[in-house]
Amino acid sequence: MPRSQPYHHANLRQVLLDAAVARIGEVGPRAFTLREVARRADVSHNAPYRHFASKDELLVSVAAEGFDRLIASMRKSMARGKSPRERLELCGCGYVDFALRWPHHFLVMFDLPRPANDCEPSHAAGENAFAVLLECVTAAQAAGELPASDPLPLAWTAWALVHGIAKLAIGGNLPLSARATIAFTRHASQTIFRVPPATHPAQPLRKSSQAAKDEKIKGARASPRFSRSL
Amino acid sequence: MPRSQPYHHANLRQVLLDAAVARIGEVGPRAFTLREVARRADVSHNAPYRHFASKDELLVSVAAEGFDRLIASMRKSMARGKSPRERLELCGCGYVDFALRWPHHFLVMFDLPRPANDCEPSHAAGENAFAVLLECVTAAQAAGELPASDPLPLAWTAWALVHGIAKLAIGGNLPLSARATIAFTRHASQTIFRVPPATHPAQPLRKSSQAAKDEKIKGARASPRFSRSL
DNA sequence: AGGCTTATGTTGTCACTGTCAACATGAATA
DNA sequence: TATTCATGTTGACAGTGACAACATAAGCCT
Repeated sequence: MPRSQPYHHANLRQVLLDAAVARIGEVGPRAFTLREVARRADVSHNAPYRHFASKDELLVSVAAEGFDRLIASMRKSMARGKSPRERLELCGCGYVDFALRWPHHFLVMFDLPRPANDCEPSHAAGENAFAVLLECVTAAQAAGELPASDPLPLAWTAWALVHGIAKLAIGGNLPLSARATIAFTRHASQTIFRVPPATHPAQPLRKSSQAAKDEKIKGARASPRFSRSL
Repeated sequence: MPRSQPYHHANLRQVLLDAAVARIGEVGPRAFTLREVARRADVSHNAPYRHFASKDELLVSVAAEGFDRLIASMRKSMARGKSPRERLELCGCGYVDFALRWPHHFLVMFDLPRPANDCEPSHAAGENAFAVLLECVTAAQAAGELPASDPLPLAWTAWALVHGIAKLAIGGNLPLSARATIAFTRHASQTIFRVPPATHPAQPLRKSSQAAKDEKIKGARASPRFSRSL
């Protein structure tokens, strides 16, 4: 379908997507309207239907783009890390940071269009994000900075923690500023990664330093049919 | 406003609320419609406007009722615990269990109507839920089963963890059944509570037992203007 | 009792939305 | 050059949230 960019409006699809992302960032996904997006793009209502089967399908695409940006945020944040363990923690901070900057977009990505087809629908991008996290975990394990157990429970735990922090912070349920929320993310990550999960015997663990502020976890997403371990 | 139950329809408000809760449980908050609720209650559209200023206000009330049920779920789950620490963990399982049983309702409670008035709007019920959690944490601290540090960071961490597990599981992002999700919640809780947060020196910690399955965290919600500690 | 006020519910209406069908247009292709 | 098909437009329809005007019955006050 994605020809080059011939025709009338020269790649409308992307223009619509951008307008949708912007609009959602402004008013949120509930007030968000297909027709308004069309207006912004200076096309008639119904023009979007040549590129998206429905409003929900547009939202799915918006979500996909969000996952790309989320991955970018995590990767950028990780880059500052000097050890696998630190990169893992910074990865989580990148996750929370993205969520705080684009709360509406984040909501669309995780809470909006249960896309009918059950298993792993639009999750392609989400899987990539989860892959980044898993990468961090296994790297830390390989470096001996994390117990060499099944990485999945570890990754899930870390993911759930940062995701929970992000959602609660967005909802205004944590009485913390954005900065403090990031700092808290580091703190909480440290708590989690300090000790191996109960199921698996410990392995050498480095205490990163004192306490203060600068910790991270990781974050990602996907619903692959991993071999379960619990 | 809540007189006895005189008038035409004998306490419509509650009928509408029940219908709304039911409808949201069926089709979710996006497909949910004021007019449909009115139909179910056998009143004209616009009848709801005598009891709720807008659709969003109805949703806020639905959310409030959800928090009551959430608290009930946590309390019921806690009741089985034999030690403060175990009760804390079971509290978290009750949290996740509620979310898995009523995913739509859960979404309304945490992700829907940013209720205009900034600070702590409909959070009255949410504060109560958070209070339950905080109770559990301080009880465990008093029993020496948790480090006697500031309970807030501990409570936030635990809350974020179970909230994250709940949201991810609802979204189908954890490849785990409902049962396995609860078991994983216990597992992850154990991981978290096993060691004091980095900021505060450790205190005697009981290793509850081996590994297997039966752990919990806790869960709650609120956005009180607590004195922050991070 | 009678009359006022007010809480409650109804009818009618409006702008707006998502979606469908029918039509128009211009690019690529034969 | 004629055909075809991707793209965009116009027009319509049912359904929605919200408002205004109206109807009714409960409660209250002499």
